[in-house]
Amino acid sequence: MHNNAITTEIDTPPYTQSLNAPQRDAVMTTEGPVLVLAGAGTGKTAALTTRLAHLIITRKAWPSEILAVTFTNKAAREMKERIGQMMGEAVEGMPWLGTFHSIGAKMLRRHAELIGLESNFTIIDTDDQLRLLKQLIQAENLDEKRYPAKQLASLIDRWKNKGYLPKDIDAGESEAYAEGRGGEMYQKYQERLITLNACDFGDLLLHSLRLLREHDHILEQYQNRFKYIMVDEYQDTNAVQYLWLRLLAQKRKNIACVGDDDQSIYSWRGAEVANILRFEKDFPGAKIVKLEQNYRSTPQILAAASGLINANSGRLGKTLWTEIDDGEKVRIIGVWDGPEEARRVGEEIETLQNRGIGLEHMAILVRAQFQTREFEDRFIQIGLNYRIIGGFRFYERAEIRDAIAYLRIINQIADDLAFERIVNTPKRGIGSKAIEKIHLIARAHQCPLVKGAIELIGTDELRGKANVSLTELCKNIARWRDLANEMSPAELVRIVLDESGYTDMLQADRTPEAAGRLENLSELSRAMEDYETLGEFLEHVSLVMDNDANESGDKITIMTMHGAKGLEYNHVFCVGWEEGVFPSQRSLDEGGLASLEEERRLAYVAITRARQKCTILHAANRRIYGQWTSSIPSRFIEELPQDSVEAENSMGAGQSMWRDSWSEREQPFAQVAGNISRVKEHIDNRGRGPGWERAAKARSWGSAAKDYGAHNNGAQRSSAAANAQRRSPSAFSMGERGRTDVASGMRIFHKKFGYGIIMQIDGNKLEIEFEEAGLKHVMDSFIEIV
DNA sequence: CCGCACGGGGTTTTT
DNA sequence: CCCCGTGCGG
Repeated sequence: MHNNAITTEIDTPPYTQSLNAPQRDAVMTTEGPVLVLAGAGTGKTAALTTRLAHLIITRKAWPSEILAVTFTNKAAREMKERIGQMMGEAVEGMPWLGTFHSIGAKMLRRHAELIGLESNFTIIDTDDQLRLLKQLIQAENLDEKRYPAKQLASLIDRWKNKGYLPKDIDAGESEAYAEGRGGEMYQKYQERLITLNACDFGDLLLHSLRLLREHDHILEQYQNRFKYIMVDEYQDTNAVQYLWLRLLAQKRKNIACVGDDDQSIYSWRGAEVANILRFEKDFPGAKIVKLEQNYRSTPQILAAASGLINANSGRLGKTLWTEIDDGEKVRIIGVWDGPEEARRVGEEIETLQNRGIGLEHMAILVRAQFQTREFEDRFIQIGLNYRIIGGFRFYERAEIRDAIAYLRIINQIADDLAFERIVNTPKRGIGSKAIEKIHLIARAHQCPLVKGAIELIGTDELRGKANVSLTELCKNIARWRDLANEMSPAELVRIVLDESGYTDMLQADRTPEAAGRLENLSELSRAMEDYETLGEFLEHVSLVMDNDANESGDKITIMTMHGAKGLEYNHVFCVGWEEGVFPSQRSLDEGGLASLEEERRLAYVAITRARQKCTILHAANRRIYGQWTSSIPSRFIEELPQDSVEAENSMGAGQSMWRDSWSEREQPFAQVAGNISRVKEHIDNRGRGPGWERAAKARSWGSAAKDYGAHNNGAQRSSAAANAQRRSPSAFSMGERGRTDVASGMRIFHKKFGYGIIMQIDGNKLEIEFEEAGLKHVMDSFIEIV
């Protein structure tokens, strides 16, 4: 065994039976600082949850005396579930198991007054943050073009992640925005948030850190309460989180951090790998436990990943091993261009399907979201069910945010951002001029906008319709606030949406999206039934905005490598491994060696997602922002150890726009000869591949566009088993030819947009004048001739 | 207040 | 190339 640490005491409690020696060691070492270095697929969560259970079972601590922090709600939820399973229903929930942010918020609500907030403060999201900053920038007469709000926002986030208060911003830091006015703007922003009784996400951590730093009795209280501290994904902690943990752990020093320096892929959002690298210095005498036995992947996959990550410097160093003794080599496939890549992956998937492997066991990992399109297009054509993870989430949709804004203003009258959002939605004839007047009055009286609006109504500043409708809105808000005490949040939202005219607005809306919006709103109301109070619900939306619609089913998952962290699939396709795409050009340009190493860790994460087979693709040509660009295979491909990979078809690298900057590199792959044979193969394959067969079988609509209802554009765009009809499967550089049974002038039906007339045909894309929806571009596979 | 024309920008993402 | 936000005109 790789670890001989033997635990003597009660030796092996039954619940540790299924663990290996180092895992058990991580569980049984309860006292003092512990760093668990858990490689990919080494049973980290099992160790972590067993450790928690162990603490409780042995009565070392009550559930309420353990602080357990994660980064995502998903991780927190999983941990809760697994502990529940292990311990049965006997143990009450763990109040201090949650994300950094939710725990920060919880602490902050208890002591809000010490920060200058009320305990019902609003948590604003990035959207509100941006709007607020825009206002401040305008108020300062700064040119928003030269000094974009986005830039300021990311600067402020960065400062907050580092634990800097406005007073800590020196001239050098401040220089980063508007000729040295960065610090001043940060200060103003913070002041504004306080008057709004609001926090942004960064504040949840920064303010809680302040609580501990500036109030000894509070620090002491929590230090005493938390007998044991556990942290998941420690490599992802930023400076504030680190400082916060260190303060809390200082007294008892019973802190167990679990992480993997090789999977640190979030430095760009403030995570500091340094935190994990210097754990032993921070906590002298810390015990280090390495989990190295991998239960997920074949030796070939592990060898490839390990070989790759070896190229990084400054690692803590782990060597993954496995007892699995067979498996296939990692396959590397070179293709001509992006469309061919998608076509090729589609064929591979179908081959797997023919072997009886379900789509839910496969995933395509991309570096950037834009790469998903090519696959989406292709899979629609061949009628392959897919699911794209990423993009908009339920709570980010406009109608949901509007509804929530109404609820926010009811919950918290000073929530000016919410008021601004809804004051003229639905349209009430309250335009920018009226809103400006409200602002003026509110500023003069130092009061919330709602109060300013009430003032304004009383004057003759606002005439006619605007006055009437603003009066009505203000009265309504006051009434809704009363109603909130009498009824459940779910009932309240229905009443508010009806009485505000929001429902009417959507019902009057003839665009095809409107129906879906209404549907989403009723789903919101349904979701609210789980909450007793409005405050409770709002806390949920602001902190737990994750994609819980874990809609499974037989679909292949397309997602970013970042999004794949923590997941595993039998078959993984890593696509777009080309210099400039992966590693991304921007990383290479901006971050130097450090960010190249982060990209490499990302590659490591991607490969280690695979259980049985990992396939890596790279294309010789790719269209980026409309420009055809030739590309050379990613350096990461070369870095893979030769004997764990098989390069099935080496494509020529072609001319590269990046060649100059990497001139010291030898061109790694074979040349044009490969291309030519590839081209021939393409032509030979036309109209035959498995893709075509499948498409032909998928003729019937059946389940086809059923996903194109309410949740369209949602977090998980669903594919339709589209009718691909007589189509060539070859995407070879010419674009699609489209189906041949359509012509302009034909009347058609589309599941989402209804009836329409074909105006123009461009390959497989049709321009259609819909009777209800107006002019739209749609894929021909989605229409039915009537 | 809506519709269009123009220009800019276009990794990764959680909370 | 394509999506967006802004700014102007009807």
